Amino acid sequence: MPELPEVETVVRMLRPRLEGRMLTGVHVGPRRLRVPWQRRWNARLIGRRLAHVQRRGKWIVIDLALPESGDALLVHLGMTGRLILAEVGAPTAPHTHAVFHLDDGKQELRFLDPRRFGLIRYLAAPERARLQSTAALGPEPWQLTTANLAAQLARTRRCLKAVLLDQRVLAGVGNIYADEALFEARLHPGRIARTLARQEVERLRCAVVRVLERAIRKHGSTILTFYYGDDEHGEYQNEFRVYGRQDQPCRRCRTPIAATRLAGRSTHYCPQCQPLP
DNA sequence: ACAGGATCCTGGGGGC
DNA sequence: TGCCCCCAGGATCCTG
Repeated sequence: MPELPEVETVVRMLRPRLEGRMLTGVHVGPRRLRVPWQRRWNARLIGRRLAHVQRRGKWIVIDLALPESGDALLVHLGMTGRLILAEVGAPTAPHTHAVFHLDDGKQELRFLDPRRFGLIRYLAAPERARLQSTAALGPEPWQLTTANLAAQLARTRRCLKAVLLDQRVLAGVGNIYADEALFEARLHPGRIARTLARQEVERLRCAVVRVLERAIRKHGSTILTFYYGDDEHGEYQNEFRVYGRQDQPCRRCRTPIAATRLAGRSTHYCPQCQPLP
């Protein structure tokens, strides 16, 4: 469930604590991960300084400093992944798959993921560069122009929900914020993308940005397992307009929120505020 | 070519 | 109370 706001929250927590630190050791557990850890990555990582902690869509990119450069440690939180700083010697929580020792000797970076939908891997410079470009992963929502979005919507018969979830269109939106953004834009999630008028495209683009910014200010949403820091959790789940609010009154018009399934995902909307033309 | 579906995984919740 | 089944979801691969 970590989407852009949750990942951004984690990155902002880690950045001041990790940047400038050196990796002094790597320990990866025996459980098989989605991308199996390769032993040769250890040599690529140990002795390297962490230059920048960044977010790209839902990906956490920890860039490595000289002597090589352009390579990185890449993390995706999947559904239940957590990247935390723990005191050295603190009890290891269940489902801890990787531990990175740091040169300050006080804290270590741990990757936990009960459901193992997440991913942690070393990323060589060419792949790191590709992740930065918009070739494989679409632009950050703030970089997306109305013209770009309009062009992408015009060339597909998919519904809006499916398009918003497509990371090649724009990076970082997942199931929760897709529903919330469509409510904000007053657009039905089942609307066929290519039928949008120009002003509706602009409304959608603004709504995505506005919802994400609001969620970042609230440190994301915590449902079951999202935490940043030790046990600090997001507060945006209290602001949901539609997600998870099936049969509850719309906060705008009191009409019961509807739930359906689109693009293989649970989808929530207000039938009154988000009508199909 | 494009769109939709299956797949991975496990804790938690609902139902009986 | 206890057990079982099903559900949640991002990215990727597969099928029609």
